[in-house]
Amino acid sequence: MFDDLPGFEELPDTVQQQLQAICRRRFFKAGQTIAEAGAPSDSIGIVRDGILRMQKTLYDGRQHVVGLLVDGDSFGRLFSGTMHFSVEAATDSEVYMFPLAQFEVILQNSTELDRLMLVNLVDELDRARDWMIILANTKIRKRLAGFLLMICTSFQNVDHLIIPDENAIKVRIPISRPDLAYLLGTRVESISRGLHALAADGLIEILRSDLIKIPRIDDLLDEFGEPDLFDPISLDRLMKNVRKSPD
Amino acid sequence: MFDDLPGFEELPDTVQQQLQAICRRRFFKAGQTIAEAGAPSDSIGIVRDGILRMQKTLYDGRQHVVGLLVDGDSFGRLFSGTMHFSVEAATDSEVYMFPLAQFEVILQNSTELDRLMLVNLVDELDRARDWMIILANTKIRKRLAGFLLMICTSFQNVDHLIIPDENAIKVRIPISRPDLAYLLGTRVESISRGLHALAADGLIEILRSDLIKIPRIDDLLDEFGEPDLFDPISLDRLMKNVRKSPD
DNA sequence: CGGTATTTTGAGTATCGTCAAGGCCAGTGG
DNA sequence: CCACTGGCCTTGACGATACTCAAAATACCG
Repeated sequence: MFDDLPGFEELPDTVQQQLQAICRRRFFKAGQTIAEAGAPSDSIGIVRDGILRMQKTLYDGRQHVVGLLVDGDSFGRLFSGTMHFSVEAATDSEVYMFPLAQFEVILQNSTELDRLMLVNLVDELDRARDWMIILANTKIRKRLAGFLLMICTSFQNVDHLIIPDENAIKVRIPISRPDLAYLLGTRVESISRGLHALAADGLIEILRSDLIKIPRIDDLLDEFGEPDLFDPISLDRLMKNVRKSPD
Repeated sequence: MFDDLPGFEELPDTVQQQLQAICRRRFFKAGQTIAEAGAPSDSIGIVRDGILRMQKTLYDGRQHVVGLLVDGDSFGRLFSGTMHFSVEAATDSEVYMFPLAQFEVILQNSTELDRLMLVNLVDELDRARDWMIILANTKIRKRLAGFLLMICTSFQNVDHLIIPDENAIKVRIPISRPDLAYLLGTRVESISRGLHALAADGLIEILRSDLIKIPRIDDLLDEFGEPDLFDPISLDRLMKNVRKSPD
C-alpha cells in the first residue's frame, strides 16, 4: 500500500489501511508552495516523489533554504504549533498529505507509526546538524565539497540526483544558484568561482551548471577534510553501485 | 516528581513513577563527556540543570559545537543507531539518564510521553534550522547578533543566562571563545573584533568577555535583519520581565 | 532571430583568516 | 604579598578570500 515510502511498508496492514483512508495524494509543480511559514500546521505531509525545499522567506523577499526533503521525509508539526518554515516543491513532486487531527489519532494507536516518526525525526535532526557543520566552514570550496558529499550520501536514493558514470559519479544540483548560495551562506558569484576552482584542481567537472561529475569521491572527501561527517556505509554503497553499472 | 522538567510535570503519575524507577540522576562537571559520537546510544538523557554542548570532534582534534542543550532538552537515539554527536557538559550540569531499552518500553506504553518526545524533537529540529539561517549570514556581526538573539529567545528560561538590568538585558555567553568561534563558523579573533564592532556602534556593551549587555534589543534585531526568525512572543515576554524588575 | 534570465568573468574594495605579539586574569608557589 | 606561569582574550599587521557592482557570455524561449 505504502510500499513506496521507506519505513512505511513495514507498518502493520491495519495501520496502513487507516492511513490510506485519510491519505490525500497530491501533486505539486516545481515552485508551488505546499505549506506556509507562520500558518498553523493542519496536515502532515510525506514526500513520495520529487524534492521539496524547506525555507524561510527573508525580510527582503528572498528565500532562504534550510533543507531539502526527499522520499519518505515528512513535514508538519505534530500536536502543536505553527510552521516555522515554508515548504515548496523544488521539482515536480508527489506528496501524501494526511489531515493532522486524524493522523494524530492513528499515531496514538500505533506504536509502530509513532516509532517510525520518532526515528525519522531523530535522523533529520542529525542531518540538520550535519548541515551546520558544513555551513560553519570558512571557505566556500569546503562548503561546496560538503554540499556535494551530502547529496552523495543523504540523498543517494533520490531519483535522478545521482547518476553513475564509469567509475565516476554525476550529481545533479536540485536547486537554483540563488537558492544554493543562500543555503551555503554566500552569493551566486562565489558559488560559480568556487565550483570552477574545484574544477580547475580536477576535483570535479562541470558538465552543466546543474550537473557535476565527481571523478574520485575520495579527493572531494580530502578537500572537505572531515571524512567522519559522511556515512562511510553510504559512500561504500555508492561506489559499489558505480562499479556495478559502468555506464 | 519531575516538576523541574518542562513538559514532564504534566505526564500521568504512573508514567512519572515508571520513569522515576529507572531514572539515574547524574552530575557532570564542566568539560566532562556525557556521550561519545560513534558509540551506540544506550541511554536517553534529559537535562535538568546546566548547559550541555552537542559537538563533533573534528579531524584535527578540535571540537565543533552544533548546538546547546538546556533544561528539558533530551539527547540519545531512540530505537536505533549510534550517536552522531558527542555530548559534553558546558557548565556543571545535572542530567536525568534513562537506560534506553527500559525507556523505550515506557514510551511504547504511554502516548503522553511519546507525544512529549515528539514535540520536543520537532521543536529542536526547528531550532537547528534556525541555527542554519544564523550561520548562513556572510557577515560575522550578523551571526553574532543572531547568536545573542537566539540566547534571548530560545534559551530565555535557562538559569543565569539572561539577567534583566534596568530596561536592558545582560546575556551570559555559556561557551568559550573557541567553541563560539566554531559554532559561528569563524575564528576567535573575528569573534572578538565582531563583538567590539557591535559595541562601538552602541548595539551591545561588553561587560566581561562572557557577559554582554543589550541596551535596546530592537537595535540588535535591526542589525540581524530578520525579525521573523525570533519568536516575537518570547521577545515580548523578555521585555516585560525586564521592565518588571528594574534592577 | 531577438529578448530575457541565468551564469560567468572582471575589477575594486571590504571583510576575514593568519600569524605574532601583547594584555588580562587566576592559580601556584615562593 | 608578590613574582611567575599558563590560559584565554584582544590587538595589530598583512595577505587571502569573498562580497559588491558592472559587464560580458551563455543558455533559454518564444
